[in-house]
Amino acid sequence: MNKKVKAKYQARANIIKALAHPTRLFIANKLAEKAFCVCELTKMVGDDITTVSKHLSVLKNAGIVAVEKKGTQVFYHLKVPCIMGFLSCAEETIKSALKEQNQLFN
Amino acid sequence: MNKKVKAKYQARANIIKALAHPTRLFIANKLAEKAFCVCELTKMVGDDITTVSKHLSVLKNAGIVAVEKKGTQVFYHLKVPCIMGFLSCAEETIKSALKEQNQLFN
DNA sequence: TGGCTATTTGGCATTATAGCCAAATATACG
DNA sequence: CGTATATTTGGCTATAATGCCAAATAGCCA
Repeated sequence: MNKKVKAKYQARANIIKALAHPTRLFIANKLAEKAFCVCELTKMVGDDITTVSKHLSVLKNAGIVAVEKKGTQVFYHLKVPCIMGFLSCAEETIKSALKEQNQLFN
Repeated sequence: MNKKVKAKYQARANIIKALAHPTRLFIANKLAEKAFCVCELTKMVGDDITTVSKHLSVLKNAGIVAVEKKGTQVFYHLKVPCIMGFLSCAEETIKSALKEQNQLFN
């Protein structure tokens, strides 16, 4: 990999890395439905609000979500809808692995 | 997130995490074309062969690639083709971010 | 202003990941 | 069997990610 190619895959990996966490994947999935404020997402996730805020920051820096302020609240929404394809592909991968495991018993 | 939901997103995140590395993304991209042995991939990547082998191990454990031995060589191939959607989506995200930056100058 | 709620940031301990070297394993072939 | 090639594994250090607490910031309202 020369520098140019490496930079290309580094940039793409950074975006994927932003989604490579259960909480962030969950959040992205929720935001695909509609915008939510940090407090609502915090309730759904069940972690400390500072943890959720940092996860949102990771998604924002990756360009996956964007914010809109409303008073004291900050609403996040999904910016790139194709993100949800990640979930369905991950699911397909899991099913593929399970299918293979089942074949061992046939 | 209750335990069941958390486990679900954890499993999906594990698959995405396996792709969240420039070298592994590069390898997955190559394997989408055709199967390659470790030595060939090592040349293309340019890292130590043990490093490449471990990256392949990560992809294998995630169920993304599978192996076929031929003599002393081990050929890896992509098992789940939808993986390539990750790349195009990442690209779209990057373009979306660049587009936004350009608008700042208009 | 002062208090209130929502959110972000700094800092820190814990844990996970990356990449190299050395050594082990597997397979072919003389 | 002994050697050569291909690959994997163990181990180690350096670096990054995670998640909480405490503190700072931002915007509303009395």
